[in-house]
Amino acid sequence: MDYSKLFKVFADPNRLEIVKFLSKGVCCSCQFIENFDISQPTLTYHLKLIRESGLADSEKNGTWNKYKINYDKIDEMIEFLIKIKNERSEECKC
Amino acid sequence: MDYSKLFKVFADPNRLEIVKFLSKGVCCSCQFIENFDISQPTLTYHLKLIRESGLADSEKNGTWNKYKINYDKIDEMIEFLIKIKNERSEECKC
DNA sequence: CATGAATATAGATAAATATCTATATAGGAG
DNA sequence: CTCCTATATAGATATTTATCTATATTCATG
Repeated sequence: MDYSKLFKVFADPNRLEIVKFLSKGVCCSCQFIENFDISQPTLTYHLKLIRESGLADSEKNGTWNKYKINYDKIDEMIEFLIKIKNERSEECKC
Repeated sequence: MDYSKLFKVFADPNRLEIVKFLSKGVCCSCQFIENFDISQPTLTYHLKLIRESGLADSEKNGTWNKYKINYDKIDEMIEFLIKIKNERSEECKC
């Protein structure tokens, strides 16, 4: 599996903040627009990217979208990083 | 602190593999060149980026460079992700 | 069904990124 | 000091990314 796509979500400052907000229970666009200096289409773009990475799911509720972080994906990232640590080997193989 | 820069290191498939190799004890360029389909300058570019992010340090040993992952940075990333999990709130604040 | 609000899409664009080839630099061995 | 090897830099370029404005779609409600 290509983890780079998952990490890419966190590689943009705005997107990283969006994820943080999502986690704190912010789930509709209006609040993002209030807090960020980005336009609505840009927000939609980032939210789409986050959704497509699998890091969040969305659920339509009338005209509104409710976003929910998929915490399993965060766990996958943590496990990936721990795996790197576990494979640690100090000796140079050259 | 802007974690996006740290996560950006893992946002490129080649770089992510380079980090994995580094952790397994590979520390010189020759081995990367063998295993990846990238040129030497491209490798240098990625290694520089990894260094500048703080995720690895390098030490010159004659003509050779020895790279070493800075595991504290990996821990910082793990802690950041755990913090996101801890701030989890299911209720929508709209 | 007309209107308004929320979200999505299209199209354009500037900036960033990853990559290459060619060349330079640095340092060890003869 | 010259040559070779490992790295680094310069310069070019194609691709990707983040962003915008303008427009379309969707859906609840009067």
